[in-house]
Amino acid sequence: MSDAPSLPSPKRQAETFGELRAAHAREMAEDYVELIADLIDTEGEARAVDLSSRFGVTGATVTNTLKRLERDGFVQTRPYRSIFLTDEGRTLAEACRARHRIVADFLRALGVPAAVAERDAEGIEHHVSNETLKAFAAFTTKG
Amino acid sequence: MSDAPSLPSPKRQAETFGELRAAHAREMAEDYVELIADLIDTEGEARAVDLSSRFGVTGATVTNTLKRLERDGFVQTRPYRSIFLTDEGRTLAEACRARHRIVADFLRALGVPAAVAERDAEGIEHHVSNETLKAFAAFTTKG
DNA sequence: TTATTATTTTAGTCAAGGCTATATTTGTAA
DNA sequence: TTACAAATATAGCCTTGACTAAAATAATAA
Repeated sequence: MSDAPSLPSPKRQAETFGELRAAHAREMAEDYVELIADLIDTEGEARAVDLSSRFGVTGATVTNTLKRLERDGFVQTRPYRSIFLTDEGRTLAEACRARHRIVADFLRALGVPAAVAERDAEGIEHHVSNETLKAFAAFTTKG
Repeated sequence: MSDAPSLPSPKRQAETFGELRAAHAREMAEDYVELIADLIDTEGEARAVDLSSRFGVTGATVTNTLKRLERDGFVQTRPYRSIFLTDEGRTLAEACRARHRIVADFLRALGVPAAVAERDAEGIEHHVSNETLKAFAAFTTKG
């Protein structure tokens, strides 16, 4: 037990944690555009009230977040109207959905119950490199 | 292409995102106690300057974070002295290390290069349910 | 058309987690 | 022992992402 695991170099470790912080900073945008795209496809439009109920936050929080997403070029909003994705937002949403599907399918293929797979995928998808994503996809198809 | 994926219920989705926010709130504590435990084991003690260089943040940020961790009962500090884990902190660190090892070993077993596995594990470990963790461990051992 | 209800926005608050600049303290070398 | 360098702490600032309460707008029912 606990015999001195040799640590990565400070530099490499700092890069890892820096990338981790960057991933966190992207998460909100990714979750929002993904859900907005889903709502547009299933409901015909994305309303703030639906984002609010599905994220489990207040309407005020949604308004604030959308303001940041609009500032960053992912969505287009008009007061009291429904929400639209910009081209950039749509592109990001598609990439996120593809990644989400790969992660969730992989977890199910591994034997994780579907409901749990969906839940875990929501957290894992933002932290999976392209290499790992490729390994996930390969496992799912080739069994 | 984009034929209306049926969404989870708002209630279930809100639970998922709520749990995700809770996981984020735990991450900082988990990363800190894990690294503090590693430093104590490899260097004999954990100094703020090492946390600073390995997390890639300033000393001031480390001081602030340690204040929160002390408030929450994970570490014990004294001005200008090195950092100690409480029993609670040590317990959390052990659990995190075990989980980290399972995730990283699993990714390598899947064929992900070791360096990438380590990096991805750092992000993924905070978002893996017990069910998924069990599936990871089973795959690694049974191949 | 008007009144009511639902939705969205605004205003103001708070904690987390980052920063810089500036003390302060500790440890070490002269 | 004293001066200097390294480490730590403090003070003050910023953004993000959450909240409540209240105002404004839109949609609907009477």
